[in-house]
Amino acid sequence: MAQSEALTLADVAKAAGVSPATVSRALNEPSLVKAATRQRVMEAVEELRYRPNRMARDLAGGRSRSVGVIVSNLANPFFLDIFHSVEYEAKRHGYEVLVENTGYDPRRLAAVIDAMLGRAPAGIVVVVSEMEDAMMQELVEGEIPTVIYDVGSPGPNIANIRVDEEQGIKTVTRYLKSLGHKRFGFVGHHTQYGSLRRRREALEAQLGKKLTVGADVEDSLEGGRAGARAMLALDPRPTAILCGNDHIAIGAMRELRVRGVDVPGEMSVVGFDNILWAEYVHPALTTVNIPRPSIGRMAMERILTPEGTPSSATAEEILVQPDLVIRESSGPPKKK
Amino acid sequence: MAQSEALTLADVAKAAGVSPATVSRALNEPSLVKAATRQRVMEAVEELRYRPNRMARDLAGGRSRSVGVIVSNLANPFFLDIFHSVEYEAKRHGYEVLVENTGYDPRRLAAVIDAMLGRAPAGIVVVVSEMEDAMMQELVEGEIPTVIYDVGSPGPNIANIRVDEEQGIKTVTRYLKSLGHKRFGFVGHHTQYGSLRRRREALEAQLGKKLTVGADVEDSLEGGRAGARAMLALDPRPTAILCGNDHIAIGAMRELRVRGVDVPGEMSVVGFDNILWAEYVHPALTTVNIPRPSIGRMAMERILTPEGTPSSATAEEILVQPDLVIRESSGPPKKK
DNA sequence: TTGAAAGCGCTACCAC
DNA sequence: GTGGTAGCGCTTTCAA
Repeated sequence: MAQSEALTLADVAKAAGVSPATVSRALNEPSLVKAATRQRVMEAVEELRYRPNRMARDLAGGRSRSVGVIVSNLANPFFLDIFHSVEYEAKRHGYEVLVENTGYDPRRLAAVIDAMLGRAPAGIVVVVSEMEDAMMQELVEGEIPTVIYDVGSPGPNIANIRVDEEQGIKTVTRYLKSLGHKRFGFVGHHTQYGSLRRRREALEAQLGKKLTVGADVEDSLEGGRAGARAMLALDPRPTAILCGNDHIAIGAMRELRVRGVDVPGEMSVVGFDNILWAEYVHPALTTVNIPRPSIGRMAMERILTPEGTPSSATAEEILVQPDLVIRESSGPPKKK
Repeated sequence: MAQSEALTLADVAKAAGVSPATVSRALNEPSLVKAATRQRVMEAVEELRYRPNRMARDLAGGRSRSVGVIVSNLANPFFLDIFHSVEYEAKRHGYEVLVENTGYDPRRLAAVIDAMLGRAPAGIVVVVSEMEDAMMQELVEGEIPTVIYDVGSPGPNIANIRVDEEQGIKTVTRYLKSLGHKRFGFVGHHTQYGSLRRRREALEAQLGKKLTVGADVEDSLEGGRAGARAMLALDPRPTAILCGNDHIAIGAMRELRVRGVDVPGEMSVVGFDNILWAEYVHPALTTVNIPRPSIGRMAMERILTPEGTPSSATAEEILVQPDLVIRESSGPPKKK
């Protein structure tokens, strides 16, 4: 029964005995069409199994009912959560979501931004570390409502959601010190950029000379293992290591396990983000929670109400507060 | 510097002193344009920071340079790997990827298939469990090269990649029996559908009465915990539990840990898929490897060479062989 | 409430 | 090699 050529609005119109315009209205703005007519149109749509052509619809409408999400690394569940939270909100409002992954590659980010802009989405949510000025500029010129997470400063059509990293770090270090820790290590990825840079700097500010900044590793489980190896090679060894995120922390814990280093007995490990997996590994990971669901919600709100803004020149910054979640991977250092 | 209205081909054409057609060619088929002309066009493109409009391009071209990927649950790293492997291959060939998540909801799957078809992608890769006949039919009628994973039978424009679940299951059960296990439990999700159904059935065939089929849980870490609780409630308890996938197995192991049940001493746990995380949890998970990278590769191959098929009526089926990966979560049952 | 028709920005065919 | 131009399938004034 497969038809050789895809059906168009015109086919439906003919079948229903109305004009294409009416079919379009029946489909998009039913209130503009008399009930009886709408009925006939809908029947024809069913009968013919008509499926509107998105490309044409978006082009003619000038807009596209979708929002773009750009993240650095979907394999890190943190980014996946961001995607899901945006998706959830977007769907509620009848939008589709287009995701793109950059793999922390600035060139790929630039390409992806171009591609997104070329699709003219209703909005763009950018959660990456590798943002550079030129790209911000491009986003500004793109004139599409954009929400960026924790990078750079807001611009005309750009809102910034920022996590109070400093506060988060302060809470962890205070906690760790209260446990009696004196030597700290840090394992992060891309610590020159964005939020990881801020986490590192906040840590340095808190701990001063007591912090040994470890190797800059990949944002992967394997990266975490590499980071842990670097920490283990230190003399004296830190008694607590802070990881740039949970993804890395979980990798680090595996390495410690394999090397026979007891966590938290010989070494405490804390992460950042509070991804779901943090509760499921052993020992369960102590971490700093970042509320992803509200990030998605706020991002979509900001995208769907650009008119809500008194003046688009208002540079908006939304601050999110993280909170400490204590589990099993941290404890007092064991004297030996 | 932001321009109020987006630039069009015509603007570039004017700036470069050529026709729109030439600009289009310079951009898409450079070999058709004299080097000098191309040069001028490119300069104009740079100068004006022109970005082609995808919607228009796709519409005019009749095709869209993208492939759709539909999966059941991106939070399960198995599906994410599938996505990544398709994405990798797609990018290599200059295609973009559109992902959609169904959350195992058949209605959502139907909606997503419609949406995909409406975008007229170059191909569609469907990796879900909840496929139903009506949807297969829709896909067939969609007349877009489609590759489905482990569900239903191939059709005209539809290829099927099937994992030899039976073989995988046979290998695990043989291994477990050789260890001395006599009582087995099974924890799966959506075991009425697709590959999970086949895994369960293969298991039942292998083990007969020795298998206790546990509750059908969610495909989530929490689902795994629930499944483990169900197993623990059994009397006599199984000494080995087979999980429908690693995602669930990892959740199950957490529950066992919390309940103080030693793995593998008191209970062996094995998964299916061999997701990366399986190596990073403790104890590292014994599982059955499914080669995702080759699945993505084969899917894209099939999509990009529909002409390669002698007749599109050839129902194609590709069989993938899984293999056992023994790690730490399985061992001989401890006598007590 | 409905229809006619002018585009949306680009591609691709047909001339030159 | 390059330009002119007719659509791609839909939305959206403008009239009726």
